[in-house]
Amino acid sequence: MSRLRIGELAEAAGVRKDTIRYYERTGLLPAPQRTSAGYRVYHPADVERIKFVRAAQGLGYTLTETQALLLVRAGDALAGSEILAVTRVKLHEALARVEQLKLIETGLEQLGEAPSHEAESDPCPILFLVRDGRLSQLAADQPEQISVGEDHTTCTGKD
Amino acid sequence: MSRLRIGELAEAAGVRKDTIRYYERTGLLPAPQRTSAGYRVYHPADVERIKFVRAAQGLGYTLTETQALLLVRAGDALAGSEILAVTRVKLHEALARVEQLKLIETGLEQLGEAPSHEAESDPCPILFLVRDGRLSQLAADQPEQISVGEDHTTCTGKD
DNA sequence: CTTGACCCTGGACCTAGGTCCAAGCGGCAC
DNA sequence: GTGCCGCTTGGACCTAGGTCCAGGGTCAAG
Repeated sequence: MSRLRIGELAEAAGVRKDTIRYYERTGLLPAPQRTSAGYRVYHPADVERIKFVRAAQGLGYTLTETQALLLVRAGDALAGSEILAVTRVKLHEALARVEQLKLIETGLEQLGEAPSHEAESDPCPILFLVRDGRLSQLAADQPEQISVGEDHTTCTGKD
Repeated sequence: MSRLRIGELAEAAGVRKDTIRYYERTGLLPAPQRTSAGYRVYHPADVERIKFVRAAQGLGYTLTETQALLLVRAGDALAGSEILAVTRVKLHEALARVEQLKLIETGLEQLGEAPSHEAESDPCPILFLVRDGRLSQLAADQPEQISVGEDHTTCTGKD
């Protein structure tokens, strides 16, 4: 009943056909049945599966992590404990990001509100981002660490 | 005084030399002075500049956005109003992300806590992520929209 | 004057996550 | 049976953000 070809699935899920084949190649989508002519034939549930993948991607899960999430979704509690750890890390990162961005937003707002009569109080209103290490931990995404601090230098790179 | 060569700058800022040259190519770092032999010579303030860039990258700003942020840092209030808009968008995204991740965390925790005696109440404990559209908006990162909803299908893609 | 650590350039390569293309079937309407 | 659209494959290409390499110059020490 109402099996889909790749074009229909792509349309229904809001992705390109190429993306579906790519997901199949990378294991995010199981290899589907084929017609005698080799056409891929999908189940309507695959629409949801693709939407799930897209949503997970949007949350910052990698393809690999999304695969684990799909296992959980299929009822695999063991995959759950691993992806829970990943999720907690992502959550911490997201929370830290929110805090940093709020600081930046505030700094930029102040910069705009006091264009020329009061903003001069701080000669470099955004450098606070780096100056006392407030804009630091997020770089923990990167392999090599950064650990801002100690070396407080002046604002402009006037050469 | 205490001008740096690229290797020293790289060491001090915690990045590769190649990354510094890459940042120069892409305009994130101004072209430095050169010795007569063509060696790049940096100012100690460039250490902070690179750390700033890394931190901004860690917060999810693209290279282009980071350039704008650097302009703000250098005192350009005009760049500030543009980057403020970008920052607000990023903040909204980050807040939404936090909410979604919390939902997922909770779902995964429940999955782990009730391993075999009560968890079976919901045959597919993580599908809730997609089922009622809670795991949807974040996909707004992508160009083509997703708009999860309506078509509630069953859990496992049993083929 | 040689050795070794450092620097230069241009360009190839890498991971993620796709996206596009050409050549060649399949299938259905007219 | 001939259009035409949709499907197949392999492989090239794309953006971001780097990373590495080869071939060659620089500089200080021994």
